[in-house]
Amino acid sequence: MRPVTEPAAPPLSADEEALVRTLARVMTVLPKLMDHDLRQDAGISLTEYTTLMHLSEAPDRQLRMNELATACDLSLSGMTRAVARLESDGFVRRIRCDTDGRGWEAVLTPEGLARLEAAYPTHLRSTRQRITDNFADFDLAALTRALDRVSCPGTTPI
Amino acid sequence: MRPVTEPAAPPLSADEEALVRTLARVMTVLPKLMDHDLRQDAGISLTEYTTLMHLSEAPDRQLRMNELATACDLSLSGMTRAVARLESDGFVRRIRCDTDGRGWEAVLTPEGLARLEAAYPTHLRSTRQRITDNFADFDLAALTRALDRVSCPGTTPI
DNA sequence: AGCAGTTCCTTGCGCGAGCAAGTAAGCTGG
DNA sequence: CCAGCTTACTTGCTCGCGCAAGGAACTGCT
Repeated sequence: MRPVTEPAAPPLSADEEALVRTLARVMTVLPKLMDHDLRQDAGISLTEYTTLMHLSEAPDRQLRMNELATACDLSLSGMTRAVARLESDGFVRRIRCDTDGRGWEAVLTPEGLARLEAAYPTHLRSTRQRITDNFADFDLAALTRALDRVSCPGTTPI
Repeated sequence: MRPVTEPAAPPLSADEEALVRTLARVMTVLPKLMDHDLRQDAGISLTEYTTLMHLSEAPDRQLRMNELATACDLSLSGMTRAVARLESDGFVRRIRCDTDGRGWEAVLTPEGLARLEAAYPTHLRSTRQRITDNFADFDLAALTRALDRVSCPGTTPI
């Protein structure tokens, strides 16, 4: 914004302004791009891919709904519906948690694992092309640390 | 994903993997955080703020629907509805384009400008806290260049 | 034991977005 | 000049998501 009245906080420098604009663009466009790549070439949405991925990495390939939602940065209700879709496709099964009768475990089925493996090359290619290739000459660890601060600065109000 | 069968493309190194995971998190969470900040403290959605911002910076504070949609990274139909909301709030007026009878110009009203100015400090604060503060020790120009490549590598299929 | 409070998940609802089809206006070649 | 194509935008439909409310199961206090 080109401020008409001067605000209280110090306004952004030109460099900062450019970064913020670009990052705003990235954060709106990148999810769409990745989702589009996956749907186009692997017939799966980004949310579903992410869900299957986290399940595949969990012990016994199963997770509580709770943990799954947190891992995928989805609300609990969003995860309920995502798992319902995956379950109707046979990629996930749901079993009651044996240590807590309120809880459910989402379990990756063999079909789900196969689906994930089928989509993996697409995701990898998309990831390389869209992300890592563009940061080849960066200190990746430092960048990752900074981005980590972005996504959860303690003041995460969601 | 922890690959079970080895894919064709070279898999990610540990550093790359970490970056990709973190960036995935950022790209899903950051829009929600910024939107939440604005709604909470300024009573406006991120989409609406962005729309008003771009209008405020345009010559005569007006833009064709087309250009506005592109600037805000929204589909044309999404922008139609966004402007409809803003119009019903009195923040935007729509006039026919005088050089092309098919076109519409979205015009920022004085109320809309006031609304934008009122929300600006919130947006600035959110921006500083969520973004620039976390990249204080970075070469912002280089980072911006890299992120620019992320959001539009020519192969933007949307 | 039993009741209050908490936790885990699901359901009802509304919103915001994209896609595809529709409409209206401009353009172009015969 | 008008028939057919193109362009600019809107509308109908559907989907995915978050929020708030609900229900079921666990826990703790008495």
